[in-house]
Amino acid sequence: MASARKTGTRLRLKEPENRATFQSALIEWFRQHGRDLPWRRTHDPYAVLVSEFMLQQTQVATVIDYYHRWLERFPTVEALAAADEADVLRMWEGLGYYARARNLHAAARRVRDEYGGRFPRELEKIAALPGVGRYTAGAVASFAFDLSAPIVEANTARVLARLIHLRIPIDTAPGQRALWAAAEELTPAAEARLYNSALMELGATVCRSRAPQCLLCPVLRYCAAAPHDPERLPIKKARKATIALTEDCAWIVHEGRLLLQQGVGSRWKGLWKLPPLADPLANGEEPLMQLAYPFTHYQVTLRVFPAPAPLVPGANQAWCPLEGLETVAMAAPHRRAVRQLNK
DNA sequence: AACACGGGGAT
DNA sequence: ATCCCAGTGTT
Repeated sequence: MASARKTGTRLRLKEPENRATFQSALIEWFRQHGRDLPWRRTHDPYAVLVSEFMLQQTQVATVIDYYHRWLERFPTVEALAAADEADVLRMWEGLGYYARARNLHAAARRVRDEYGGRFPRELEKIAALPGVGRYTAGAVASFAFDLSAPIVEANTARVLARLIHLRIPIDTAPGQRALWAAAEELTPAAEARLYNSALMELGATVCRSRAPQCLLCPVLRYCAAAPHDPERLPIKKARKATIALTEDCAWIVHEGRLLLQQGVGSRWKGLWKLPPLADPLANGEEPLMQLAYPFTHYQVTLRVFPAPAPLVPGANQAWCPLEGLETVAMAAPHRRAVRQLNK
């Protein structure tokens, strides 16, 4: 093994015997260098599911505190299934992508109602849970049950794209097909839990997006990108241009209560926010405050204007006592505005 | 295939 | 500013 590195021999992952040594080298490296993350201390499928939902498009450092608080509040799948959606959203507040919270809640109820509270151990049944796609299904199957299931997410996509020197964009159907095919070929029949953890960990700490640490890589001699410029991979489609827009909302306090409106569409559904102001007060009033927040490819300026109290709250609106504002789930930019104005 | 969906971290 | 992040569901 060491001689291969010294002599610079490139090993082709097309050969099954090389795949076996690749897997072993990766796992051995992980045993020595893998981080101690909270969700790696358990095989409880519910805890794994919680972590995987939270980690969708969300960085590890952001998730850790939420993960601990969540399991303290909803320690079991039964506890979550029995919870109210308002409490679920309140615990998720600030994490974003709130459909994840509603889907996790629905998944818990599905496990309770369809499987008698016993988590399904088949990949197909896991994948059928709401909010569980191909990645999350493979992650739960391998991390909780050590089933041999491939995974492709940000870290492993980058690692695989470099390993096979994939020169097409990974965020296209052909690119995804190639990555999943590679993941399937390389996932071992045994020890998939360790292997999948190791592949992700390699992408997170060594085979990084910027400044990959190829000199520290345990599988460098299998990497087809190594003779080229690994940092140029993976290729992605061009991004959309950022669009600036303005949102105006109302600050209406009456008898110690603030008027709030609940999101009903797809965005911030179930969360509370300041009521939107369609007409930015044609009288040319000054905003009480404004703040900026990014949203996908938009840069939004949120302006808050004082407004008179309505005789009755509109649809999906309610008065919230000023001292009770922290108990309701609120969209993050509105939370910022409310905290500042309530001081 | 394109889009919607949040929010924060890192450079 | 810009890119990125343990993605999924809808159109």
